Amino acid sequence: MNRTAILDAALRLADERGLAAVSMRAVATRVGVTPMALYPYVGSKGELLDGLVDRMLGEYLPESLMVAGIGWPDRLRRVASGARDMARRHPTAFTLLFDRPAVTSDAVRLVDFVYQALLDAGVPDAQVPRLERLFTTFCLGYALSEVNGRFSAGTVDPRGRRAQAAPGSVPAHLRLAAYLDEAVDWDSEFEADVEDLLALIARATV
Amino acid sequence: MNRTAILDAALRLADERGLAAVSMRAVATRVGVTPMALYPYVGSKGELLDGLVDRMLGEYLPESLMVAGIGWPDRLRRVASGARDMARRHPTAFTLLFDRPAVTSDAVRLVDFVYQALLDAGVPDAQVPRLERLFTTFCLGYALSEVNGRFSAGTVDPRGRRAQAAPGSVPAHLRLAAYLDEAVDWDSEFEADVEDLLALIARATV
DNA sequence: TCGTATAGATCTACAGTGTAGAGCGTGTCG
DNA sequence: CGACACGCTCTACACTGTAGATCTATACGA
Repeated sequence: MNRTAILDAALRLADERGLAAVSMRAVATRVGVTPMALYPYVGSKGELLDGLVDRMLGEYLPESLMVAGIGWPDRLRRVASGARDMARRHPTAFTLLFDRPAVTSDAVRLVDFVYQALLDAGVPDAQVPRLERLFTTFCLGYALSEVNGRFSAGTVDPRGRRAQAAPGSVPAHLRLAAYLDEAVDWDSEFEADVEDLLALIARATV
Repeated sequence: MNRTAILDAALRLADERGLAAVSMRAVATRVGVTPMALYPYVGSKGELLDGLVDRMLGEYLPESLMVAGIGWPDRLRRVASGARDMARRHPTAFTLLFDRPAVTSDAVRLVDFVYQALLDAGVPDAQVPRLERLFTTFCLGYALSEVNGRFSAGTVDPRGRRAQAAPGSVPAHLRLAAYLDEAVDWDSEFEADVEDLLALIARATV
């Protein structure tokens, strides 16, 4: 029994029963041990959750990085869809990525990968860190919104949502009603967003 | 004692002592009442937190919306900086915005405001919902990253962060070292990001 | 004026949380 | 053999959300 075994158990627990179900006691029983036995390995509940971030990053990082000889747009597309895959694999644990800064070496390597793509795109050095944050913030935010259902408010009952507001107070909703009632293909919406951002990056090239 | 008094107390509690300090007992003592007395008004802890989202939206919505006669870029700038102000006013409660979809009438009015700005910009109807989500997702994600410290990893100790990685595994970090060691002005970075997104929106006009 | 109904707040209790601190058993070295 | 150290367990404490029963004060009809 080691640290990664504990993190594995915790992450599987989160995936199966939700992040709220990740209690020290529950993780401990999974590992076959007493709650207090976890502490020398993970420090505290908070550090255990930090550990989950590392685990998740380490999990999808190789798939994104270990591809050589493709252009910077495809590399960034990979990073983007990787974030989304990660959110779907670990829907409830994914929130943790927004919580604390991930200072793991995996996290740094991932950032470096994006830096390199931006440099290859011809982005001036001074702009690279900003555009890295812009790009990854959007990807994480989109994925998080998706798994948390922030986007789906309209999908459930668009008409009800409009009706809730005072009549005439939401004119744009009325005008767009036809589009708002359609089901949204989140995959292709995300792709379109990423393409827009790639164009934005390409235009930052001087 | 009514529902909004309870939500007010809860929000102030979150601002002062953090979201984790918002327990039914703590809120109840603030209101001068017994924990169980809250339930008829807020339903449950979860619904109380949902209520905080509404309160926050209702708080900054007027400032953003009640301005007439300014062009769509300035209106979107207002929405953007409003999100960020909100994050600074309520640093820990802000996370809740990413959790559940806000289906309040305030939330819908805010979305409608952005829809209208995009329509005024000349964005084709079919693209408006997507670009609304793109824009607000980025704004929320940026503000959340900021208050949660996701960005600040490098600010604390950039050299340490680079050193943690195996030498040579983070070439782009080394090349950008000069810029990474500089303190970042988050205000102007956010402004630059928003300007980039406004340009992106302007280009979606056909 | 009295009795009763009703709504609101309270009290008690329960199962669950994170974790401090003491105690226990086993294996390794001198 | 004795002593130590390490890994684990056990117990305990203060805290969480909330179900269920109880109390209390106010309003209303007779």
